[in-house]
Amino acid sequence: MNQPPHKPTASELEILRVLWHRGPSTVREVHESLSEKKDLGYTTVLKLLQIMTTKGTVRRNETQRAHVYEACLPAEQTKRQIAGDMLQRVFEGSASQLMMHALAGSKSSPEEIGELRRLLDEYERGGR
Amino acid sequence: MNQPPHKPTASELEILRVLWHRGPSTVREVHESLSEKKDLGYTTVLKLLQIMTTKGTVRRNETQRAHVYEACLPAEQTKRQIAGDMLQRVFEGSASQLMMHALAGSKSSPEEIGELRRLLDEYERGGR
DNA sequence: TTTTATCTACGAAGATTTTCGTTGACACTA
DNA sequence: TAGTGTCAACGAAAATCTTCGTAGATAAAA
Repeated sequence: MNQPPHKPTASELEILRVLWHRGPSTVREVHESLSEKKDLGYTTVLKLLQIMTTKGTVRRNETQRAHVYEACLPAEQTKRQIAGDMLQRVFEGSASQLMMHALAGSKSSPEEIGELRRLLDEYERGGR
Repeated sequence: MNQPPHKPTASELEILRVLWHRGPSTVREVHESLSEKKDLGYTTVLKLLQIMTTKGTVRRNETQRAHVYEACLPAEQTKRQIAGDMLQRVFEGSASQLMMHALAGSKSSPEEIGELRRLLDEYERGGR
């Protein structure tokens, strides 16, 4: 019953980001963390987490009264899935196209560029 | 009244891709093009195009009985917008992170890698 | 032990997306 | 001109997403 990982919605992604940052957290913790940026009701976050639980996006530990939620998949994997999905849907699988547009759409520091170059070396060397 | 470019939904993107490929097209043409991949009713495509018209995503020429639709924005701009949006929402603005995950999520040919490297050179040289 | 605070569960309203069926206008054809 | 296709408009059902309010259970405080 290992259903394919759901692509998180916009709100779900915001919650996932908090969980990735903080690690396992209660609804209250997630809510407080999100509140810094956005104005959301407590029960909204709760409901979201409940939905994500049924979807299998997160799991929870119910031994405490305040359940503790955590993401089922590591950030890396979900991010890869999202990036790969967009690569196909928008750029017909062309990584260079994606990169070109990403670079155009945001200023990248020389360090960023250096890092990217290093990545390419590694990718080429490592084969894969 | 130049409203900010809407982020196209999944279906809207599929239609945009057809328009970008074919150039200005009638509903029938878009529908036939999409039918190769997906099973969609004619009126579904029509409705989508009508909605996109009200959103300002596409415009249409009504001089013919069969209206001719075309994307308002060039593919480049919309793609850049989508890529930039995801860059922020998922990767906190780090292009190298995005690239890393995109590469990991899809096999890229050596040509692709070479192209990417060339892009980096260009980006660095051209400043921008 | 009453009161107060904190939590989950439930349901549901409102918005947005996705998908068509139906209708009436128009045009081509036999 | 009667019949057959093609087209846009309209409305609307179904699905999904987003957001809370309320109720009831449980724990903490007074």
